[in-house]
Amino acid sequence: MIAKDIMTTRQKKLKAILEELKDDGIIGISVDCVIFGFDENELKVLLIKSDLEKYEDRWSLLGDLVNNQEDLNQAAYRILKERTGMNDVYLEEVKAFGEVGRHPAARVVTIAYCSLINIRHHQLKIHANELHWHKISSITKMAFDHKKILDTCHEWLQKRIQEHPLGFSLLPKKFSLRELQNLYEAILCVKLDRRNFRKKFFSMDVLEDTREFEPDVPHRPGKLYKFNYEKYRKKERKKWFGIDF
Amino acid sequence: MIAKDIMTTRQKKLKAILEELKDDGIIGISVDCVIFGFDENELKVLLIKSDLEKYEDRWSLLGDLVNNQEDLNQAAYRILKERTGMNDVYLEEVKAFGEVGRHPAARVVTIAYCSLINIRHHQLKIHANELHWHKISSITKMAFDHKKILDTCHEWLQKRIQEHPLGFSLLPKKFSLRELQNLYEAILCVKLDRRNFRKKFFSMDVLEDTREFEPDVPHRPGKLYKFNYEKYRKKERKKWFGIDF
DNA sequence: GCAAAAGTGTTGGAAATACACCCATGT
DNA sequence: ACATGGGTGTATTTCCAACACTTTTGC
Repeated sequence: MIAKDIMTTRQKKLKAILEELKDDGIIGISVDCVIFGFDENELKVLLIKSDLEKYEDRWSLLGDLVNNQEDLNQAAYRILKERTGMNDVYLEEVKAFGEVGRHPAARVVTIAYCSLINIRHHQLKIHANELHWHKISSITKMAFDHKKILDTCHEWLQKRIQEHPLGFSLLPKKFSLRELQNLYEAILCVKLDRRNFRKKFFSMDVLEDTREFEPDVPHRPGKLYKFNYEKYRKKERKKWFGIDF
Repeated sequence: MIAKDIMTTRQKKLKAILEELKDDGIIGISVDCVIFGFDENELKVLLIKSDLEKYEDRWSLLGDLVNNQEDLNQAAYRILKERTGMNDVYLEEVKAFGEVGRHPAARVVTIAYCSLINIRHHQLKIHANELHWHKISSITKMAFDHKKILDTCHEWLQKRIQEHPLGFSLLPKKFSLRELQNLYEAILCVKLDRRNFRKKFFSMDVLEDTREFEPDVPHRPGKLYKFNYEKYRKKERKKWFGIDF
């Protein structure tokens, strides 16, 4: 399998670079992508088996060293593209992780990025390293400090999704309100009142009725909506949220 | 002046390191501290003159390359200690800045930290590079991408101060409600209703009456309060803020 | 006694919450 | 006809915003 050979070459190269960094006492810089997806009413994350022997039985985030001639964002998009084949995704920096001992092979500071993609709209390009989706709820140990990074990104997402319309990136273009609510409930780990949830989104006025209905459901089909970005963009955002802690 | 000589040695060393990084095509990693203070009812930030000739007439944040054997946080605390002599300050990571061209001498990724200190409680230790406080409102151009970093940190602070009790780090231990309100107004660039502001903080139940009063004011003195961290810690925080965007 | 800021309550409106019934569809 | 989830309205409460007068102190 070609993909496998590519990865092996990569691995070797990576190992050589890390050794060089260590010998020279230089700090390496990498980007790790926490790629969230939503499927079967669960929040999921894309993971691979770690390259390092030390962590051979652990899962790891998708990361790579940053090239000298690419921005951090570009590195994040590159990693995402290489692994998922996707371009048009939501991606944002979350936090740097730079503890001295976080990488066993060398000193590596990593910038964690959070990305949201629609699982249905993409095909995993490379299945090397057993790339696949994992339920957030069932992940315990991971390689490096990746569990900490994942938890940080999940908390970031919980907060972020309430203040910005990111969630739609995880859904198909057309979705029912039930799907939207399931998404929020899964990410926030709470139960919400259906009527109040609907009221809230309708009053925010960012959804567009497609006049279509859910197909193939064994019950009354729900209306499908689209997120209307223009409406959202035009809204005057209230600047002052109110002190509360 | 000794301080000046120290800095000159430092500068030479820094320059040599940066050249080496550039020659080897290696990415350097630095920490830049945005150190906020509050004085004369204005939000201020601590700046120095840039080391680089290119930016000799511009102001710059306080930064340094990260040592191989120190965490990012440690680097930030070190910089802060070196410049202000302070240890017990609020300090938090805000964001990484890693565009390819952001540093003219080499590729350097920087992690921006935001720090809040009480101007009155510290003496600037080293006055090299014309270290001193600048009003936020009167800063226009800065060295590197430091204006962008400063703006990002200011926005971060505006948001953060409404959700967490950071603001007290900028005030003396004992403060009047007027001072507290001035602080919020200065940071948020808004005018607030005095009665509602008081009601809000009293209802949050995080202030402790010291039974002391402002001294030396040419009008009725206000009560002095302390921030009660224990009360704050014990409060049950509401997890669910409500979707709103 | 006057200037200056401290301190204090009420009210109306908006938003959040809690809650229960009928409806449309597939089987 | 029934099982399943879709869709809707109202009453209650809580929170926020707007607003003005009296009090205390220094001069």
